[in-house]
Amino acid sequence: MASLLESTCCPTSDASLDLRPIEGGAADDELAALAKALGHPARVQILRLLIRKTACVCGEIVNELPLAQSTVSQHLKVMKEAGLIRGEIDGPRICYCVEPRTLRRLRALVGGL
Amino acid sequence: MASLLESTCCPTSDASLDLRPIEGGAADDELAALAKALGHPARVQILRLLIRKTACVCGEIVNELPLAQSTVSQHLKVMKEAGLIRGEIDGPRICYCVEPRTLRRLRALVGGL
DNA sequence: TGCGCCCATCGCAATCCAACGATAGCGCCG
DNA sequence: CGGCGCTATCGTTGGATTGCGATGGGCGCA
Repeated sequence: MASLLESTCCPTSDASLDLRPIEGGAADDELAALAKALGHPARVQILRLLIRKTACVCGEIVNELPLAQSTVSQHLKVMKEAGLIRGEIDGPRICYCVEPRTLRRLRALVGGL
Repeated sequence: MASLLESTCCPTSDASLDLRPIEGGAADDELAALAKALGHPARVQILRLLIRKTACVCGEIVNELPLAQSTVSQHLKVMKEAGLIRGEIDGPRICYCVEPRTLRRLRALVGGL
């Protein structure tokens, strides 16, 4: 049963507002970091894959992309460090999912340009 | 008089719609390229500077940033190649300005995530 | 308990990026 | 016509990225 998965991972997105500023030095650095994390076609593809699947995927990404497993893992690490995605251990496999808050933040920062 | 400047550079933004797709392989590459061009704090700062000034600036950017002139020129080149900004020669100095179409495109791509 | 699967990490090589100083081209002003 | 200010470009250096195979740890299942 997959009901256990949803309980531990990919929690329902909290719609809390983000009060951080849209511009200024800190916002510049934040936007640059997020943009750099997106600045690779494979990472954009991975992010879209995670969004489309809604539910969490794991090594399935390796099958979808023409990249080695270690390379995919590296890209996932970059995006996780940027806060774009989240990865939680779920038994034998790892559950990756999008972090909606960061995605909203990115939209706000880009929209504020 | 500055009226001559506005005539040759920074034309009034054309509000033509962009019919290109928001997702797919080509869109992924496009978003990755635009994000990479933004993936540096100095470039975000420069872009904001150009947006705030509305009118075009040139070497004034060098005075605003703690970077050498050649470095700023390099960043401008990266953003110009990505289509984010435009640079036209205007007598002794060079007139840089934002490319509104690309900015809208970026917002659409990020918003479509 | 031991095997097998899934994934992260290490180590390495190739490539790319960022930053700088130095140099060269190009208008303008005197 | 000769200098001067403004930019782009070149060449270089150090550091970061990207990609891969190989290795190792952790968890479930037999």
